[in-house]
Amino acid sequence: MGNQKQKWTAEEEDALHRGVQKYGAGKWKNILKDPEFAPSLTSRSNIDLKDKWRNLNVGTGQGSNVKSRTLKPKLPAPCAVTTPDPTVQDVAPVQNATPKIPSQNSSEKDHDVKVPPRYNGMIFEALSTIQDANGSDMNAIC
Amino acid sequence: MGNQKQKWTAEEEDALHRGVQKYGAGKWKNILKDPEFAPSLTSRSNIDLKDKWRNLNVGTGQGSNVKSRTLKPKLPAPCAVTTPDPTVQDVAPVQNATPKIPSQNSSEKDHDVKVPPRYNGMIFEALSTIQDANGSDMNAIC
DNA sequence: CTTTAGGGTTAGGGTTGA
DNA sequence: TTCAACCCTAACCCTAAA
Repeated sequence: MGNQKQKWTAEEEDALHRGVQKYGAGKWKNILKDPEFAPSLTSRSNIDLKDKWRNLNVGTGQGSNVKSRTLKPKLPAPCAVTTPDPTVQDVAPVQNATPKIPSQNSSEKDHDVKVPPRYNGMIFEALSTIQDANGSDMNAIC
Repeated sequence: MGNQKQKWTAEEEDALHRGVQKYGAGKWKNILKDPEFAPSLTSRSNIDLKDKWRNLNVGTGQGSNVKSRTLKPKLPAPCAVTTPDPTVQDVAPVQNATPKIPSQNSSEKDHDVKVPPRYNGMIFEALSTIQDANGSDMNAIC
């Protein structure tokens, strides 16, 4: 056994991100063949790149994914516990959880990336490179 | 809150064991879909099978098993210096029982050796009680 | 035929209940 | 606290379309 699940490292992620920015999303093979990112993705395939990108793109729309613990949807209940308490008026909509974007001014460009905490700005990059008219993330962005 | 955990019964365990022996570990869906074990695991999901098997396999590690508990490395150590490791030592020629039915074109093509890079080397665990004397886990991501 | 896009499944981690 | 079961996410494999 050697590698069952090779987790993506920051280096690989960065290479992928840069490749998408440069070549555009949808040109995995091109990125992989580039001598600039080739050494960084020596163990990755075009499919892997696409998969990673796809996985990274989840939640770019409106999916507010807050780590809300203490929630158990309990499913099939072979042993109906019989809950004679239909008073279910809990649900406190307090989780607005609006993804606050940290100062994303267009004129704010003093420096380049500084340890990106989250890949939230990925959409922006994809939009910039969407000029390829390849119909990639148009659906996700709009 | 009324969350009953359905414990695994001998029937289910036996079915799982047999399925692993027959199909091999990693084909949970296949086992679950088999008419032989399907009725036994009608209330189990592939994920459940995997989880059960994993939980059952604990203890084979023996010794060096430092499980850092109470520690949550939110961000993986960014190993900037990812030395390219072109160690191509995988290749596990294992017969795959995949019903690869050539949709159309039944022409005998010789270059059909296409052996899926599926590493399967965990079927012996069901036969031997004390197997795997090392259990070297190269979990080192960096 | 090569590559991309998508679907489905597996593997690992983390959390909760007993 | 530990063990077993369960849920979630990331990564991987397979298939279809362009």
